[in-house]
Order: sequence, then C-alpha cells, then structure tokens
Amino acid sequence: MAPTPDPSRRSAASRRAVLDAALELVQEVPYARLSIEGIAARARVGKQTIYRWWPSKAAILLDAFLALSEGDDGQAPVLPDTGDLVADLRLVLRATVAELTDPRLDAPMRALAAEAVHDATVAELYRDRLDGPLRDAKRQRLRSAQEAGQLAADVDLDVAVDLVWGPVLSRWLHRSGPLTEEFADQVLDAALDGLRARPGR
Amino acid sequence: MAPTPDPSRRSAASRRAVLDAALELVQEVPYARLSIEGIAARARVGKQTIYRWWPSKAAILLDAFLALSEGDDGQAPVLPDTGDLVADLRLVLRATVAELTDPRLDAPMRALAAEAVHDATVAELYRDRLDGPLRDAKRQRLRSAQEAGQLAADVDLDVAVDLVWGPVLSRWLHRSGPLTEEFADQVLDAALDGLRARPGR
Amino acid sequence: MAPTPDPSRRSAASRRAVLDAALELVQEVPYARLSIEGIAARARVGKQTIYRWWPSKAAILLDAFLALSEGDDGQAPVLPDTGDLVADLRLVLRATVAELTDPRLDAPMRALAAEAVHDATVAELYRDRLDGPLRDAKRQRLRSAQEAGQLAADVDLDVAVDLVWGPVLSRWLHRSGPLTEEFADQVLDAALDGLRARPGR
Amino acid sequence: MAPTPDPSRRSAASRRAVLDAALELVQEVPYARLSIEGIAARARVGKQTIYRWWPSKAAILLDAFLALSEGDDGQAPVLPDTGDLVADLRLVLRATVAELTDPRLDAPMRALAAEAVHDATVAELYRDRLDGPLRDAKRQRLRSAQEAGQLAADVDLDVAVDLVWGPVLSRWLHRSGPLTEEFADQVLDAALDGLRARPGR
DNA sequence: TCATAACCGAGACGGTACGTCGGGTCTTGTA
DNA sequence: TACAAGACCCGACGTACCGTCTCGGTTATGA
Repeated sequence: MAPTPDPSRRSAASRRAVLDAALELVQEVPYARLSIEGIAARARVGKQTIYRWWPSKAAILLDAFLALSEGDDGQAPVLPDTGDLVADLRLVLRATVAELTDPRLDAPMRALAAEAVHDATVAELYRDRLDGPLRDAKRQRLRSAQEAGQLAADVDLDVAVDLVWGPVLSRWLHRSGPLTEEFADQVLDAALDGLRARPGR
Repeated sequence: MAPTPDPSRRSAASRRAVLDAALELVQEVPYARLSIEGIAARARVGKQTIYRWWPSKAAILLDAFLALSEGDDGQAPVLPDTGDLVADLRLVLRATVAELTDPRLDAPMRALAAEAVHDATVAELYRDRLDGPLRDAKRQRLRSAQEAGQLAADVDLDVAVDLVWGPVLSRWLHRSGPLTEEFADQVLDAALDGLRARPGR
Repeated sequence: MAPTPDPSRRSAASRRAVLDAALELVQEVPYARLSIEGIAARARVGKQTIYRWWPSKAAILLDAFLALSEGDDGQAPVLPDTGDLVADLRLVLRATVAELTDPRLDAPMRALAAEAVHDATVAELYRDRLDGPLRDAKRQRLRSAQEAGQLAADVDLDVAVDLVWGPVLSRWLHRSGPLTEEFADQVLDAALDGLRARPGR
Repeated sequence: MAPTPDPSRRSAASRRAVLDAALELVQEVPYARLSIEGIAARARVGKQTIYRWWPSKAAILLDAFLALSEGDDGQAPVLPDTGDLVADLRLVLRATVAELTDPRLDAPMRALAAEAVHDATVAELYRDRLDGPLRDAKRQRLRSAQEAGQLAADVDLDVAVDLVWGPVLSRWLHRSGPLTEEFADQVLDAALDGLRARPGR
C-alpha cells in the first residue's frame, strides 16, 4: 500500500535538516503550533520530502529525538551493575529525572509522550524504538538483582520496573509535584522497602 | 479585557448539547480530528456560544468529563476507610483500573491527559478540578493509615500516593503492558511490602 | 449541488478588493503565473472567500472585466444609428480596435478569451455576460440597415456580424498582423462591397 | 548557455512516444490538467527527456499536431487553382470547417490556439510553423485571382484572407454559433459580394 | 576494443499553488 | 443580550506539478 520510495536515494542532508528544524521548533513554539509546513520552511526542504519519508509529525519527532542521543547508536542501552542494587538504581533514576527536567529534552519528549497517549500507533513506535530497549535494560538489571537474591523472588519484573519508574513518569507527565533528585531517592527507597510500617526498621 | 458574559443568562440547553456532542465526538473520531467546529455543528450551537463559555477545547472536555460523573456533584470524594488498609486500597486501585479501561471514559480521559502533558495551563485545570480532590482523598486515607501505625512514619504521603497510583497511570498512558486487576494487585502488594528480598517473608 | 451561500451577507469590500487585485495582477504578471493564492494575498482576503463566491479563475476575471466598464451598468449596449451605416460601423469597429489594443484591457480580455477557447463552460459565461449583449446590439444595427434597404435582404445577420468583426477578432487573437484603424476601415469596406472585382466600380 | 544536445543521438522512439502521449492526453483530460509529468508517465519517458528537447508544453503540442498531418511533410501547402475562384475557395473553406470540427483535431488545436492567445512567443511559433505556410498559400491563390481580374485590384490580400477565414476562426474560437458548411458558404458569398444591397443583384 | 561520453528511465529534490478544513472574530437577525 | 447561523481573515493541511538534479543502464562512436 505504502509506495515507500527507495531509501538509497534519500538525501542525508535533507534528513538532518528536517530533524534539526523539528528539534529547534519544538522548543521555540508551543506544540500546537508546530506544523509540518513550519518544519519544512525552517529546514529549507520541500514539504513533499517530509511526507515522502515520515508517516506523521510524531515520527519526525521520534527520529529527531533519537538523533539527539547519537552516541548510543546501535547498541542497546545497559544499566550499570556494580552489585550494589540501590546505588545503581539511584544513579539511573536520578539520571532519568535529569533527562526529564533537561529543557533541551523536555519539549520533544512531552510532544512524543502526548502523541503516544492518544494514538496507539505512535505509542507502539515509541515503545519499540525508545522505551522498549531501555525497559529491557531495566528489567535485566532487576533480574540480575533477583538472581543475586537482592530482590524478592516472587516479584514480577515488569511490575518492579513500573513501581520504580512509574511514579517518576507519572509526576513528570501530570506535573503533580516537583520532580527532583530527592523525589527520585524517596521513590526508590519506598519501592525497595515498601510503605508498610514494620517493626525492627 | 475579557468580556466575561453574564452566567445567569446562559442557556443550560446549549451547555448540555455542547458537552454531549463533545463526549460523542471524542469517542467517534480520532482526537486530532475533534474540532470545535464539529462540536458546534453536532450540538446545533453557534461557534460563538462555545467560545463565549469555554476558554479551550480541553476545558470543554473537562466539563464534559465532569458531567459524566454526575453523582459526585459538589462533595469531595472520600476513600473508604474500614481500617483494613490493604482491602481499602485494593478496592480503590481496582476501581481506578476499571475506570481507565472503561471504553466510555478512556477516550475523553486520554484526550485530557494528553492535552495536560504538553500544556501546563491545562495541567493546572486538570489538577485542580479532577485529580486534586481525588489525590487529597488518597492522601487522607494514607494519613489515616500512617496515624494508625500501618504505614511507615517517615514516608512522605505524596510519594506514597505516587508509588501506588503512578505505576497504574504510567502503564495506562504508555500502554506499556496490560492494565488488569491483577496488575493493580501486584502493584499494591509490591508498594506496601517493597521489592527487596527479606528474610522471614 | 452547489451550496451557494446567502449573497445578502456577502462583503462588498472583499468583492471589490478581489476584483481590483485580479485586474492589477493580470496586468503585472504573465497569465500562467496568475494564481488564486496571489489574488487573495493581494486583496488581503481569505482564499475561502474567493472559492465561496467564484467558481473559477475565469469567473473572477469576467467579473473584474465587467467592473471595468462600470458606466454601462444594467442597460444593454446600443450601437449608434445615424442612418449612415458606413459611418456608424466605422466608428464602432474603430472603437473595437481601440479597446483591443488598450493595454489596460488587453491582458484581461486575452486571459478570458484564452480560457474560453479551451473551456466551453467559460465560453458560455463569456458569451452570456460579455459578448452576447454586444452582439445583439450589432445585429440590431444591421437589421435596421437591412430594413432601410442598405443591406442585402438575403444576408443572414449573424453571418454579417461575423464578417465585419470576425477578421478583427481573429487578427487580435492570432496576432496575425497589425491591428490598426486602417485595418478596421479596410475590413469594413471589403465586407460591405465584397472582394470581387466588379465593372463600374 | 543552452546546452543544445546533439540531435543525432536523439531517440526517435521517445520522440514518438511523447508526441503520441501528448495527443492522447489532450483529448482525454481537460487542458488545464495536461501536465508534462503526465505526458512523461504515459510515454514511459523520463521528464528530463522532455525538457531536453522541447522548450514548452505548447511546443510539444505543436510538434504533436504537425505529426498528425504527416503527409504534407516538407512541401509547402498549395491551394487548388482551377480558375474557378468561388469553387476553389468553397472547397478549401469547407475543408477548414471540417478540420476545425474534427474531434481528433479540435482538442490539440484549441490547446495551441489558446496558448497562442496569451503568449506572444507561442503565437510566433504557431504562426511560423502552422499558420504561416497556409496563409501564404491562401494569399497566393487570391493573388492569382486578382491577377486574373476576378478580385478587386485595390484589395489588400491580407485583408482578403482575414475577411474569408476570420469569421470562421472567430466562430470556432468563441463558439459563437454553429460551425457548418452552410456557414462557410454564406461567409464566402458575403465576403465576395459584400453585404451592401445593390440594385441589379 | 573498449573507454567515455551522450542519451535514456526513473525519481528525489526545493518550490509554488492547489482546493479544503478549522481556528478564532465579527455581523446579522430572532427570541 | 444570549443565541444559531455563518461570512470573514488566516494558517495549515496533504497533493499535484514545476523545472533541476542526481543516479544506474544502455548505446554508439572515436582513441
């Protein structure tokens, strides 16, 4: 159905220009005013070139966002594993908070996240290309901890990932409170030790 | 500057018609195609009437959504408090999952949530009129548990709320996995008891 | 089929602005570059306003052209009838030549004529609103001459009109030679007296 | 500046394909939708091939049209000269009418004529390659008649040509009436004998 | 004989304009 | 004065072509 043109003839310069323009614009103007027309104009590129290679505005943003984290190219992300679960997770969760509050990343990530919220197609793209690999890494680190006997054996790792990162993501998306390192630490502690009052603690 | 029209002369019929039309349309068409023009046409209402009474599309959705949960009118929500924290929270968290998966509520809630993700103004509206009262109730229930010695004394209640509901919201928004009662229960158990492996458990 | 909006709500200012802009542009730029987009921009008018009220670019030109000859408003044109057929026709045919060579009229008339050449719909519009009334006047003047015994009784008046004006129009359209008063006079003389050599002439 | 490619290497097959495609398309679709892109696609030819060999769409049409009347190749056209001026002209004028009403020729001729109306460059092409030789032949036949004393000595031959063919062309272009053999005959009679009432006729 | 230069098909590219949709404002007539 | 209706200016949509520009591939000489 999709005529999908020959990628070998694709202009790398145009691709970069579009991605850069998208990133610039998503930070300059409110999301609702981000238009393909505007991206094309800023990138000095014909609109057709955009429509030829990207199926949606969200797909551009996704590519643009992936292009931001250039170094990781190719290899799947891996979480640090020093053996000290708490320290490792604290590091990573703080990094997550730092990313989410980085003004350079906030705008495109919000744009993507919002798009994913109401469009399952975009959600799938987002999951496959951005969140998925990262989630695998998180699950992997927790599995390692579980195997080392540091994590309860009966805990579903997907649940565990959501328990640690869910609160942070939720607070970021809903702006339901300040998103700080302190919050990250509190969440981590609570997630590991539980909310319940326990004697001998 | 704002003309702020006289609310006493407002047509209740038009208000209802707009809200109903918005709810119908948000379920019929993909969110991107939900237009004020379309709502006005469906509601047999002049566009000006909408612009007179609502500041944004999101505000319409919010009103429409509030109108859905009519019974709660006025009084602030309260969580059950039978003394059995686990049972109470399980009930409520399952109810949350039920709401989020109710096809009748899913569409407008997603629309609102997405709008809130990229627009801080909408996020505030959302927080004040929808999420806020509910969050207070959650915090209140947890405070009661804390006072009863069921919750660790040093736990920040906002962190606690996010630890319990954050994973559910996050999974809903990102569609990162199936959103089931079982998941709710797992999250609750993990949140209360922690992920960490502990002897004597 | 056509939704044809209510003409009573039409903005007279926009109408004028569009017509003026069209006339200006058709004289400034080659016809192929005359765009509705350009007319709308020049007229400071939304494109939709043009599409609402005119079915085609040619229709705009036609209205614009009719607006040029403002004085004639309403009343049908009449050719002079002094009794002296030759003098009357000479006057009118020279006026035709003058119009066709007037740089202010040449551009829009060519645009219209060309459009009419390949589009029968436009040709009909053109005939009904521009050429028709004028042709009636010509026929009427010739009929009067015929009744006065100045024109051969067996001549079809439509043929007669074409014999007098056809050569001029043809030369204008095809630029097959200089379009001068002298040419008009020669055509008129030849049309009245015929090409054939005759004794006693 | 112009690279002027080597004509000896030109692909005759491509030339034919373009000309054929142009003729087909000009008859299938309204002129405004006739695109070089479309011609190239139909002819299975690269766009560059068209741009290399033809300066404009009109030039393609002209070539295509000339290719239709293949037989006349090279030699200039000549009008019959039997000595009987009326019979000869009647024959030719009827043939003109037949051509103009031939549905196979009508579309490309209209396209060309319309293009010539608003573009003086095309008009020149048209005159030089199509109309010019024919006009010479007409003038030649009339000169012969004039020398034989059949045509008034003081008649300008260009005026004479326009007097005979102008009405027919004009009616064709403006569709101002039915274009029939009868009309041709009437025009011819009127042109030769004049419109004026004359005693002894 | 074979390189090498042209034409060729294909089609991506930066652009301009198309005709449509919707945004938010303003006007008109009715209740 | 609120309302239904809808015209208005404007900006963006996604598409069609423009004319230019590579890309391989195939002829078709001329070193």
